[in-house]
Amino acid sequence: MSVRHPEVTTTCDEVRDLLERLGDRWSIYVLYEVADAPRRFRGLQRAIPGISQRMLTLTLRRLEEQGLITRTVYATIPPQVEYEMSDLGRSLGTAVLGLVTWLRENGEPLERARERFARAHGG
Amino acid sequence: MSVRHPEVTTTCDEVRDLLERLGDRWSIYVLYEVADAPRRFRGLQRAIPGISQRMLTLTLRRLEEQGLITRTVYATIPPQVEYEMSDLGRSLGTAVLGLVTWLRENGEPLERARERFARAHGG
DNA sequence: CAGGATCCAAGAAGATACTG
DNA sequence: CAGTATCTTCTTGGATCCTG
Repeated sequence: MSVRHPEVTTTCDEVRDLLERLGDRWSIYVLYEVADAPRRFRGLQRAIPGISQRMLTLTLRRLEEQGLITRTVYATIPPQVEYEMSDLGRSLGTAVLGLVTWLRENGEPLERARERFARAHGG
Repeated sequence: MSVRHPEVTTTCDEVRDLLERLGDRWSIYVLYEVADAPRRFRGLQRAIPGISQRMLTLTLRRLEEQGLITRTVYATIPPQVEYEMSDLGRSLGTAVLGLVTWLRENGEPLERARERFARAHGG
């Protein structure tokens, strides 16, 4: 996740930091799965095809670190841990909806740009 | 930039694809620099501390591929190439402003979450 | 069940030298 | 000036084994 410079953080840096965190391999999928109801580790792994145990753990920790999800441990046997989206996470979800809207409205020009580029260069 | 599956692309996949592209090391900085006026290669490299020639080239190509910036070559001596933000890029910029707003409004809770996490674990 | 620890492979990024 | 080519380094992520 690279080095950060809290002392000289500009808006650009902050945005990049956020985009970098959300744009990693699995965060969005985990956030999506956790959005509606509390979820457990196994359930998440089954719901997200291809994610490894390690990456699920890492992704959950990072999201928890940012306060986007909460982690609740129940001292039962067998152990039970629930992950749930926090209010902060939900508000971020709303903000991200702006990007979803943009994608819906611009999927077409985006696709044409890619095709044009592919034709122009050795695509 | 990983494998993509055009056939089974869900909304989640598309959003991740976008976040992944914007969340890389340099894209945001380049977009920021190019936002106001046409810029040239050298100028961009001087304006973005730490970026290498190679990464500037790669980042510019990727942004051009997505149609977010345009590239114009003037057949002069010495050669002159101008990079400029496209309408598509500008509209995306507007969408990203939603995230900037979210950051401004939630920078505080975000910071507290990180500190709490650091204290709870071996920070 | 919910992970922690370790090892390894692939891709991203940096450094450097060279060119039309 | 605006790159390309090549080599090396660093970072992510996957596979596997182990534990409370």
